[in-house]
Amino acid sequence: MAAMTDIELRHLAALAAIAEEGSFGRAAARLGYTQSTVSQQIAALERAAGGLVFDRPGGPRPVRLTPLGSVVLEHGRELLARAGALADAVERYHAGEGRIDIGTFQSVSNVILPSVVRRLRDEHPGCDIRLSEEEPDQSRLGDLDLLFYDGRIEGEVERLRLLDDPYLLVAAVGAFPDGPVPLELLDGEPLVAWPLTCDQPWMEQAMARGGARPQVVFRSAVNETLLSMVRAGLGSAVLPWLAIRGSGALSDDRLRVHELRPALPSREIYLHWRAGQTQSPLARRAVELAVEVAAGLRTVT
Amino acid sequence: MAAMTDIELRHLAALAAIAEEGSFGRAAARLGYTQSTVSQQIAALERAAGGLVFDRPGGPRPVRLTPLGSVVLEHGRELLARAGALADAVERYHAGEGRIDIGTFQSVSNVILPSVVRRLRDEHPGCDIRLSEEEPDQSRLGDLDLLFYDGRIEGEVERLRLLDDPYLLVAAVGAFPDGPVPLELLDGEPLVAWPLTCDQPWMEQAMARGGARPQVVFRSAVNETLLSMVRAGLGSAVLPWLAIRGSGALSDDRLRVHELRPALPSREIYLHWRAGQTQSPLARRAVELAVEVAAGLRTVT
DNA sequence: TGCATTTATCGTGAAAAGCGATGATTTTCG
DNA sequence: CGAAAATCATCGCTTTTCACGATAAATGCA
Repeated sequence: MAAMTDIELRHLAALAAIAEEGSFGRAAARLGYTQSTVSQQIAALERAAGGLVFDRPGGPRPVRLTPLGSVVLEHGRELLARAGALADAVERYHAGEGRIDIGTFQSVSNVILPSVVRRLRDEHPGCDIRLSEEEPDQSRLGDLDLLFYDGRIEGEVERLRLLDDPYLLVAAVGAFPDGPVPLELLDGEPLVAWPLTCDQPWMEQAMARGGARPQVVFRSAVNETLLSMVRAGLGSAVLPWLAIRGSGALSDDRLRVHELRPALPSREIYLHWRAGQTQSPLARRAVELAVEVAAGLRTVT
Repeated sequence: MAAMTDIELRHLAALAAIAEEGSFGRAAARLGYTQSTVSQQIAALERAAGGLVFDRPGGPRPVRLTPLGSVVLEHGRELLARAGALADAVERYHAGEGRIDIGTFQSVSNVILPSVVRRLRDEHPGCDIRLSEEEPDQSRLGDLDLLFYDGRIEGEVERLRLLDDPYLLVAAVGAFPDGPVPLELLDGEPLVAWPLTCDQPWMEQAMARGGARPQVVFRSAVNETLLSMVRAGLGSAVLPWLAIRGSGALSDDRLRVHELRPALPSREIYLHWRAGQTQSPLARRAVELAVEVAAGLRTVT
């Protein structure tokens, strides 16, 4: 008797075709084999199954499944259906369907990803896009296919610099004269800011190096909360342009956005993926779209 | 790209083993192949799938599934499970499990089949026995594996004579003197009898040929009903011994069972199956058991 | 830079697949 | 009852595939 791995799908296909056609010869024609080949395929199947799967009455009468043949065919149809599903799934995969896991963070979620996701779903209606804002400071890809991060992930990764995201000052209207604001004007001023994650410590050090040691009076990761505080006069905010754009501050009459002189070093937005990891067509397309969307944003700046 | 029938279960097994072991070589050892063989199996799978299924980092690092490999493996595990189920089912089939469809009729259902079913279920707890008393006059096997019938089915069938079932007279106690009853004594007597199906017309003709033309005052297929009428004095009944035994008439003080002189030709109980149809082990065993049970009944007579 | 570990590749022999032709068996029809 | 038709099995043959062993190539580690 045979182990399960000795079963050949081709033989099961022959079994099913013969059962439907009632004849080895007609089944062979349907499958593109000769009659003798199909006969040998069934012989092999019967060797594996340990008994006859068809009663052959001889002459023009149709062959009939034996009880053993019915058992084999019942499961065989399942197998063939699964094999067909596999082939379909592979085909869909190459057509760009399938699943993609993307790690992201707030600014990218708000400004870049909506366009990427929309275009990806337009191109591939069946695709399964999963986003995750978890553990943005873990500097780990985990099982993600792609990871947006405002900095460089260490480890065996490849990365692509999508965008240089300059830091700008958001202040209540009238707090500063319109136009660029000298950096040193912020020294000692009250500031609301992000918690000390991601690029934030680096930015604050850069301010200090530029002679501006503002007083951070409130920290929150929620941009809307920070801007409410700015509007309320608690202080100003130094935020990346992407975050400002994503929070709707640009169209708020009570707020003004100023460039800083000299400009702080921009926050850099990178797209990471595991080095040496073959990307799915869907992931490759997502990278392309992210680059396009980021380029589009750059020209708007 | 390959059609679904070009997928080889062996390749999927290799895929799964490698995914679990993290290494071609260890998977090969587990599967009983050499490393080079497994390498070629995966190469063939990748040819069929149209892309790499593993990223091979080289050196001592484990290989990792590509997105395509994940798609293939996900379905591949299903396929392997189904293939295993097929192998199990075939094994169970040979061990005598599985399904059996048996056609029967009242007397056999009452007297022979209970013992056969009980012993079959004792020997094969997982077996699926289906009985059917439908269309007893259709003289067709349909999809039945075995058919009990009190007569010979015509067509392409094989048959086995299980039992000669003699006709006996059942009368109210005192209606006839104890012991054999001369057949001609029944001429003109009131009789309750079965409808004119199965062997019944044949039996009544035999009575007529023996000089007994009784008056049939009631027909019913239900033995209990007939015997109630006998007890009520409506008339006597000429029934096969098997039916009498199955109806409990032998232990009823108000009834007497008499032989007839000369005896009517016995009803013959046959077990039929389709000619040339390979029988399942379960069906073969059922035939053996039916023969044994019938032989046991014969000695009791 | 070597060494160990891993996969890929090459050559070889054995096995299997598939084909065409032929044979055996059964039904059908005159 | 015999010839014809239809069907599956079998044989010989060629091509392809499978599995192996040995070796090459690539990578990480000390």
